[in-house]
Amino acid sequence: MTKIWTPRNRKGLLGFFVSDPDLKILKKRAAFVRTSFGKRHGTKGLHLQARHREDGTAHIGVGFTCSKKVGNAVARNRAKRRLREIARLGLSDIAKPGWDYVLVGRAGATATRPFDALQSDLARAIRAIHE
RNA sequence: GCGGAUGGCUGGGCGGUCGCUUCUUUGGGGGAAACCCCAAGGGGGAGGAAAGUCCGGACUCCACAUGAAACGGUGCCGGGUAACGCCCGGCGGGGGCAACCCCAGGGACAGCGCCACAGAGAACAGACUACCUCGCACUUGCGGGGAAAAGGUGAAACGGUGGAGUAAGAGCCCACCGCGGACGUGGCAACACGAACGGCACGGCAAGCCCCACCGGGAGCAAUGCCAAAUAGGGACCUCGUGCCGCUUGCGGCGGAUGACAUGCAUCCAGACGGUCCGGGUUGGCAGCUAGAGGCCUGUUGGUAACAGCAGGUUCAGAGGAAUGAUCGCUGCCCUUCUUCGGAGGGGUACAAAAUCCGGCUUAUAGGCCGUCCGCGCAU
Repeated sequence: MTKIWTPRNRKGLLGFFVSDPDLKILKKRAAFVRTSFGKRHGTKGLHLQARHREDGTAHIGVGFTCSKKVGNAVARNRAKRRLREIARLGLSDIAKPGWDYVLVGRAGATATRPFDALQSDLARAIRAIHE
């Protein structure tokens, strides 16, 4: 098991989850690659990849990816920050313990889609994966 | 007012709610300590290009006596600068009525090479048509000689105009212009102006090679230094009990060679599941890491200016799968639709995000603002 959580980032190097210590950020490339082999579901505003770690730990892992297809650095940053925000606001209520989730940005849509629609995209994708 | 030239600035604003990062204060907790964690309060938190990564430096490590060669770069002159291929001023050439703009702008008597097509001929000239003349034929032609002005080709054809001269002609000669140019004057210089004399010759390309002058050691913050953890396992050196075997359970024994042999002793060799030291990569952490040739403003001194000195004020982010935000409301600007002229609705609001740090260059950019100058028109 790759160590993805050090004492230093308990508060969250990517920036949140003070109130929820069971939510952890994926930082290693290997964790992203492993998750990409799991279940996938696409929506208008984002792609979701998810995988049960099966390592006995109960925390929820979450990562964010925006490839160059999304646009230049400004567009990628904006898409990633909106994904991070919807995860911060709603992920821990609907995700299952022991799973890793990777949210993938889509060109155009992730940055321009109305915020509430993006939030329901995430909820629908998680529901679809756990059916 | 219209058209144009040029220099500079700006890169939406206000307010809720919820967050991130960094510094700091206070309180609490953990630890031997370094320090770490939690909470609350306060402060800071993307750009003019942060971009392209094209130049120049700082810094770090490696290499290193010096020079030369090689390779790469720069290329009118002078100045500025830490430095530059940047900036400022000047010179030369070209464009524009002008403001102003553009130029890889050293050397072609050091040498080699190239000059397509067209054209007779493209480099110490040559003679297609045409010109003059002589001989033969005698009908346009053929052959010899003279000459290089005229035609045509080309980016470029070995000076131009006029006269004199001639069989026809020619710098063969003359005047003016052009060209080369001793020397003189001005200028730090590039260069400019004048010019004895020469006598028409010394074509272009150096962005083909080359020559000359000057500059340059290499790699880069994933540089580099330190710490911790776990581990496959490599190298060097050391050795006699704390190891192994046996049993009588506290005793005995335990590699080889040489010194003739045995024992003791000495020297040498070997030697681990032992000891000490060194090195390798992996993962994580800390440092480097942001205050410096610093930016901006004001005054002042020197300078045409770039810039430099002095004095005062002000201001400066430091992430690391990478913070600097998400969302909602009001509003500015532009376009547009409707209108009861009060307003209401719709759309748009660029380019592009620090990654060790500075100085430049180049490229992208919605909209807006300010200054200076030139030409034309009108008024006075």
